[in-house]
Formats: sequence, C-alpha cells, structure tokens
Amino acid sequence: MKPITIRDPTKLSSHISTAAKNTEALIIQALDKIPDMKTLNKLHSRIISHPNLHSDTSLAIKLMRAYSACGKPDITRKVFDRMPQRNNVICNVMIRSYVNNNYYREAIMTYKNALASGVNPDHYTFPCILKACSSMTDSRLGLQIHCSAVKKLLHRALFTGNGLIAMYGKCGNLVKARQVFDEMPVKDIVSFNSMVAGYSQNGRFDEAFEVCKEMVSLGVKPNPGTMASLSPAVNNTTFENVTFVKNIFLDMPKDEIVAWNVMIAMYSNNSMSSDAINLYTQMEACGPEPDAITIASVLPPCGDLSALSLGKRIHKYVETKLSLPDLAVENALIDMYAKCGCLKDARKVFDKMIAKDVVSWTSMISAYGRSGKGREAKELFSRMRAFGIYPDSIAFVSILSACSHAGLLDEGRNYYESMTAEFKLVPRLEHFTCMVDLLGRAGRIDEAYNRIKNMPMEPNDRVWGALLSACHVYNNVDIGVIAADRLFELAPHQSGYYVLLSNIYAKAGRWKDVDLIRSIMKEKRIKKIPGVSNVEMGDRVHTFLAGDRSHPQTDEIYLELDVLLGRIKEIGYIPKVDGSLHDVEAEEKENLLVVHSEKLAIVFAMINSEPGVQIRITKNLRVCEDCHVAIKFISKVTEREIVVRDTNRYHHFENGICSCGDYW
DNA sequence: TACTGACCTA
Repeated sequence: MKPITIRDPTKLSSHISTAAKNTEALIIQALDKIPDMKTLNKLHSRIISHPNLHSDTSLAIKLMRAYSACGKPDITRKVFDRMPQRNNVICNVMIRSYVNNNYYREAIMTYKNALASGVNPDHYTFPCILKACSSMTDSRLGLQIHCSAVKKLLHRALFTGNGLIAMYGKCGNLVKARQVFDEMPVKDIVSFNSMVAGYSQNGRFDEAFEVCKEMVSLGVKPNPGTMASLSPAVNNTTFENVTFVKNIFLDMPKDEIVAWNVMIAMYSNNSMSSDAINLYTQMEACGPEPDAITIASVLPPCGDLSALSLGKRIHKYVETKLSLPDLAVENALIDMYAKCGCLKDARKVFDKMIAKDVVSWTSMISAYGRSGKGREAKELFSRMRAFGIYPDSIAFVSILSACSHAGLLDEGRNYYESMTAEFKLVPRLEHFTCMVDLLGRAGRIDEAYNRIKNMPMEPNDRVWGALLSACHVYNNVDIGVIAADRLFELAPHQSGYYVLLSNIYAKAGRWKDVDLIRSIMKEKRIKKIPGVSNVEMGDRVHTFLAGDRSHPQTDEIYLELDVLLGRIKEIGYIPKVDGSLHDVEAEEKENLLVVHSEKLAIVFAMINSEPGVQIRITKNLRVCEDCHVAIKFISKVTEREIVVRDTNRYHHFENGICSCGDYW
C-alpha cells in the first residue's frame, strides 16, 4: 500500500477519516464473507483497538452475525454487551444468533429484556422469537407474541403469520393455527407446509392431506418441505394417499434428500417393500447421497424381501460413508440380517456396537427367538438386564415369543410374571397372543382358551389364530371349532384359517365337515393361497410355485431333485404321505403330491451356487412336515446350511438338524 | 442506517 503523504495540514482530518473509512470497508468486506474463527478473531482485535471503530454499531452487528454463523453465540453476546446503545436491529441480531444456535432459553430472555428496556419488536423479531417459542413449546409466550403482533398489525404479515402457524402447530393449538392461516391475505408455500406440519404432528392425518390437496388445487406446487411436513401422516395410509404423495414427488426437484427419504419410508411403512427398494436403487443412480435416515428406512424392506445382497451392499456403504455410531442404522442392520436369516452377521453388528439401546437388544433377542434359539435369547435377555437396560413392552413380546418358539413353557410364564409384577408393565394384546401361543404349543389348550376368556380386552384374530394352530397340532376339534368360528367373523377372507379347520376335521376323520368347509370357501370365493418360495441369486429373486415347470432351468432342477431324493432315501428319508389323503378330492390329492415350491427353490439354489454356500429360501406359507424332514436330510447329504423363512419363523437346517427342534 | 428470514425425515 502507498504511504499517504500529507501536503496540506488542514486536510489531515479528512485523510484520517478516509483511511478509517477504507479500513472499515475492508473489515466489512471480510466480515460479510463469514470468515473462519481465526480471521474473525483478528478482525475483532482490529476493531477493538481502532479508536473510531470500536463503538460502531453497524460493524458490531456484522461482527455478531459472523460469530453467530461460526456457532459462537457466547462471543456474539460479549460484543452485544459491550455496545452502549441497543436498538431493535442489534437486539434482533442477538436473538437470531441464539435461535440459530438452538439457545432458545437465552433468546427468550434477551427478547424479554429488550422489551423491558423499551425496544420495539418488529417484523424481523417476530418470526425469529416465534421459532424459539415453537422449539420450547412455550405457548404462553407464543400467545403474548401473537398479541404484540396484532397490536403492530403484523400478525397477517407473511413471515410472522407463518411463524405463528408453526408455533401454534407445535403447541397443539390447531384451531388457532388454522385461524391465523385462514386470515392471512397472502400465503406462500411455507404457510401451507406449516399448516400441514401442524396437522400431521398432531396425528390429524386426514386434515394434513386435505391442506396438501388444497394447495395443489390453488396452484401452489408442493416442495420437499411439504413432503417432510406430511411425513408423519404417510405411514399406514390409504392407497389413494400413497399415490397422491408419489405424484407430488414426481413433480418436484429431486435434489433434496428429504423428499427421497419420505418416499422410501412411506413405501416401507405401507408394506410396499419392493417399491422402497426400487426407489432406493434409483436414488443410488441419480439422486442425492443416501444419509443415515435413508439407510434406516430402506433396510427394513431389505429384510422383508430377504434382499441380502442389497443389504450387504448397504452395510458396506454404511461403513465407508456414514458417520458411526448411529443407533438407528445399526439396529436396522441387525434386523435386516436377522430377517435374512443371517444370525451370525446380525450378531457381529450387535457385538461391534459401542452403545446399545433396548431396541438393539430386543432386535437380537427376537432374531434368536424366531429361529428357535431360546437359550441364546434368554441369555441375551439377562445380559441386557445386567447392563441396566430396562426391558420395555416390546422386549417382553420378543422374549415371550422366543420362549414359545423354543417350547420353554415355564420360562415364558416366569417372564410374563416378572413383566407385570417387577416391571409393572400392563400386558397388551401382543403379550396375550404370545401367552396363548406358548401354552398352545405346549399342549395346554384348555389353559390357553381360559387365558383368552379372561382377557381384559377383545381378543383379535392373531390370538384366536394361535389357539387354532395349537388345536391343529394337538387334534383338539372342540376348541378348534370355537376358535375358527371367531376367526371367520374377525378375518372372513383369510383362507389360512379355513384350511386349518379343514385339516383339523380331516385329522379327526370328519369328512362331512371337511366338505362343508370346502363348500363354504367356494361360496365365499375364498381361494387357497398357492405356496410360493423365493430365492435370491445375484441381484434377482427367483420365484417357484408348487409343481412349477416355468423356470428356464426346470429340466435340470427336476433331474437334480430326483438324484437328491434318491440320496436322502438311502439314509432314511421316507416321504410322508398324509393319512388323510385317501378321502381328499382327486384334484386336491394331485396338489398334495406335486413337488412343493421349497424343494424346487433349494435345488435351484444348489445348482447355481458353489458347494458349501448357505442357501436361503423365503416361503409365503408354513413349511409342511414332509418338506421339513426332507430338508433336514438334504442339509446333511449336501453339507449345506439351509435357512427357510416361513410366515412366522425361521428354520436353520444344518447337518440334519433344524433349529426349531421340530417344534413349530 | 444497519439484521435475515420461516416449514421438515427416523
């Protein structure tokens, strides 16, 4: 920089002020760029040491803004405290600094002090302080601010109005929120989004959708914020609503992750697992980088569909791209592996976790439970207790069902006892289902039935369903009929229950009743669900029906199946032909004799994978007795671990033994 | 005179 030469002493002061102006301009320029802390500290010292600048309000404001942006509201406060005069602008900056850094209590204090010292809040102050009220759900102050805004005729101003809607929404006062919303002469997308958020956060999902539809009809295009606001309302919703959300998603920019996340979660929570996975793959290809929320939303669908290769790819992504530990993600990984039948991988994730919550423990316990590994489930439950974690209602559901899957009658009773006596948890419907299942599987049909009769709430179809299956296993026709009667009322279109009752009659030789059931099914047009088995190979899922001959490799599959059946017959397999078969209609008989889908799927997997590789099958019905025996033998002769997931449990076949202990 | 702004994912 050139030295300033002073020729005329009379111009001295003007030179100084020019220099000061230059310095000030430079500092302002630097401050406006939001410098890092180091530069910021330097600039700050220059300002303080400068005789003309240290009390300059506009510089102080810029300085405060910069400190706030660096996440230092405490230093902002020091600058604020040193200023001799406070007007509304500098107070606004101070309050905003607090609010933007989540120091809501301090923001509110500052606001109150400013009011006390005669500072007038304005249209900058209201939106900001309302955000603090929302975050603290301080409805008293919220109301006061509403009154001040009315006095200043600012309550209908766009930003203040939006803040009021949000504040009332958070505080649960939807009447007020709606009133402000309706009275605003000009609304923008944030007004609509805030109204949507208010309704959906308070469980008023229909109204949330209504506002969304209203904004669309008024020509206001929903944005990713709309999706986020609607988010609580999209779980377990109607097909119509799902379609609506899908359409607004298709019609908006795809660069914001929240929109994708809400879509994936919506599919996941509406039993549309394959849609969730498809959208996720699309996101990988052309969307924003998935974050922890994306991952926690897409892993459950992976588990549902047993999409292990995708699940593993996501696990790698988690390890390379996400910042761990993240409880939600790790818990979701455990559950995904468990649902894919990979208990060891689930356990690996579990053991690696630095912090575990009750969900982590519960996921692992129920993973063992569903596989019939009652001992492991019990052990984890006591270890969880030893870690000082309190089991919640769901933890008891998983340990109770673990006991029932493993036939641990007394242990199950004890857990139930401690749940009510020690942990003071009120038994819910799910616990009764578990208990009925536990007693029923152990052959205590009467006791199970009595439990149902003494339930404090109305039993649902799952409770009666547990009783009916028990009656099927233990040939109890009388109680079976009672259970079936209730089920035909509660779930008249579930073909499974008709089939169960029909089988109960067949076992008892009551063929007239079997015919009766069959004619009822015909009359009501209830069709048996055909058995389907899925097996994942590479990136594809291959599906087999009973007697399926549509697969390209079908000849090879049947040939290999014959060879395999021959081999297992040599070591003792006797095909189990049901005794009731002789009295079954011809068509039915044929159905029972065709090769079941799980056998086809297993042979297919065997042909197409390396020896020793684990085979995983998912089935939409329960595995039949004959297949169960056959698969045990197959696991022995081929030295393969075979995991079959049926509708309510896992069978891990290894070396001729199944993890269910033939108890299912 | 100066200060930005708000709604939201599990």
